[in-house]
Amino acid sequence: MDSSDSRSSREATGELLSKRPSLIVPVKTPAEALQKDLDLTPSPMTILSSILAEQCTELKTETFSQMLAGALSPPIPAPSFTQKEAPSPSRADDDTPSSLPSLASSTTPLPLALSSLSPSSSSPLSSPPLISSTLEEKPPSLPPQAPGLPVPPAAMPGLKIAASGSGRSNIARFKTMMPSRLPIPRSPCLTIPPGLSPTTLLDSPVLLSTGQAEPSPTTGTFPLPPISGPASSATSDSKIADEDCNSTFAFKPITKTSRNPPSPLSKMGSSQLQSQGISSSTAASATNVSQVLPQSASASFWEAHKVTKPPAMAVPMPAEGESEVSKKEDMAVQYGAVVAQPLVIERPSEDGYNWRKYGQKQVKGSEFPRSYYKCTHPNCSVKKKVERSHDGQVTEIVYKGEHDHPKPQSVRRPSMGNAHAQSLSGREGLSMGAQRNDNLQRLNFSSGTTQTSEPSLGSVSDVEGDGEGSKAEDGDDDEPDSKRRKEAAGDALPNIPLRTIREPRVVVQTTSEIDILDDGYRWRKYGQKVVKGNPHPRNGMGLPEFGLNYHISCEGSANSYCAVQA
DNA sequence: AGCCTTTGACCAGCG
DNA sequence: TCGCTGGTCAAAGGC
Ligand SMILES: [Zn+2]
Repeated sequence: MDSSDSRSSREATGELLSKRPSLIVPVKTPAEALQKDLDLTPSPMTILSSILAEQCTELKTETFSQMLAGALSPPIPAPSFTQKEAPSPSRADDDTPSSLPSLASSTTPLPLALSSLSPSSSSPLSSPPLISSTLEEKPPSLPPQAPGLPVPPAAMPGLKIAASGSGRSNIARFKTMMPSRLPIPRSPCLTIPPGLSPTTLLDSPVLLSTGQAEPSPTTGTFPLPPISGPASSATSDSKIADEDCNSTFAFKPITKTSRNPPSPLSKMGSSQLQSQGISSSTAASATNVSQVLPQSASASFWEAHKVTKPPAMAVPMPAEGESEVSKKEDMAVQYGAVVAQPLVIERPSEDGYNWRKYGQKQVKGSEFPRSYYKCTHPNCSVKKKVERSHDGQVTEIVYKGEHDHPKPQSVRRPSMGNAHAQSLSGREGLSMGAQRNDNLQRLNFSSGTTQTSEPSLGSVSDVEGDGEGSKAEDGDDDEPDSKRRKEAAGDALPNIPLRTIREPRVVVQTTSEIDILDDGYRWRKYGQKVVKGNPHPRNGMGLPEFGLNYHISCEGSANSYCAVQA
């Protein structure tokens, strides 16, 4: 329902793209405009802000986001908004164990500016969501620097640290105050036609379009660098992370079809990164995005890295905001999570892993529905909760567990993904894909005919794809796949057929119950549907013990004919 | 044909 | 015990 809504809205946005207005800006490269007052990697937002600031001298102090917000929101007399109203770090300390270093609420202009815009996941302006990572089965007590544990803020110089409590408070504020209601004066320099979202506006040719923009935490196309290996804990040093990110990320015009080969960093996923206790904050820091570092509140079975939407606007926090905040923390505790550290990243779920949504629910106290995802990797029980606004922007992500596998090497759905992703899967991902693909190859002994049909790319996609290719392009990291498929289908290139050696399929006939097959294994039914031309419904099952690499198709006839595919 | 999302139902924990 | 809530399951349909 929500997805359809967001989908429709997205589609509507797409329609608007053709008639998006263009901004008249001085002939000046963003870099030029930026060099003037920025020494950090600018975001399109920042660039535009700087550009507009020059044109609108009277609003020089106003960020573009504020302009946008003003343009979108009705004139509000005597706005009292000030960023100084942001909660003080000391207050946040109250919400966190005293033994932990307090996280300073971020005052980075960009996140604040971003938060003033209407949420849009596909927008480069979208605010970083809240991410939490809850790692399972962690020893009750781990050294602060142990892998997977938050890094003490002290170890990350240059990083803006915000108290988790503060962050939450801001989150609550964000959630309780829609941008349109923010007391931001309407900017005389920029007006947005009704029905046109800032996202669309910023996607105009004047700016770096999302397609042209270099993948970045800001654009949300920047894959978060994971840290591989326990030794990666050393990278918890923000210096290293910053350097890496800085060297990796830069706003550069790129063609939509061109895709930079994933750098070592870009191949790393935020989730993995988070599991290392470093979190995507490293990436965020590189892009001048506010961030909150993980802090281990206490010895816990769980470890949570929570990236939350940055303090949207420094507006007085509604009374209910507090309760909501505390509730969220309670939730984190319930998850066994060490309460999180709001990280400001654009697309936290762009972690390179494949997820299967297994539930969605409207959580009380949360303005947006919460989706439940499970890692599709065999035997991997990592889950995540994603709260997404109605227009698709991720507002909170909570990771639970730790991946026991590297990031997938191929995209999940090459057939639906872009051609580049497919070509990537054909090369990089082929090793992995072929592995699984071979498993999919089979001779149908029952029919005595060899299956000649090429393994569909979709089947290959069944392999845990790294999703780097498609994800880097996805406007919305956490968008439902259906949505992703639709979007990707547009620029998909012809499928490259994969030919692999076929292996015989083992066919087993059994009369036992589906759940208690006589093969000695336990099967989990994951679907049932009527196959065309067959009067009996076919059950799809996988072998959990083998990561569902073994599949069984049973047709519920009296004889319960089942075909086991290995 | 397989895997995905959707979504209502179910379950468990908690006050 | 009951109701509330969050989390999960699983049928159904879609891609
Ligand atoms: Zn996993």
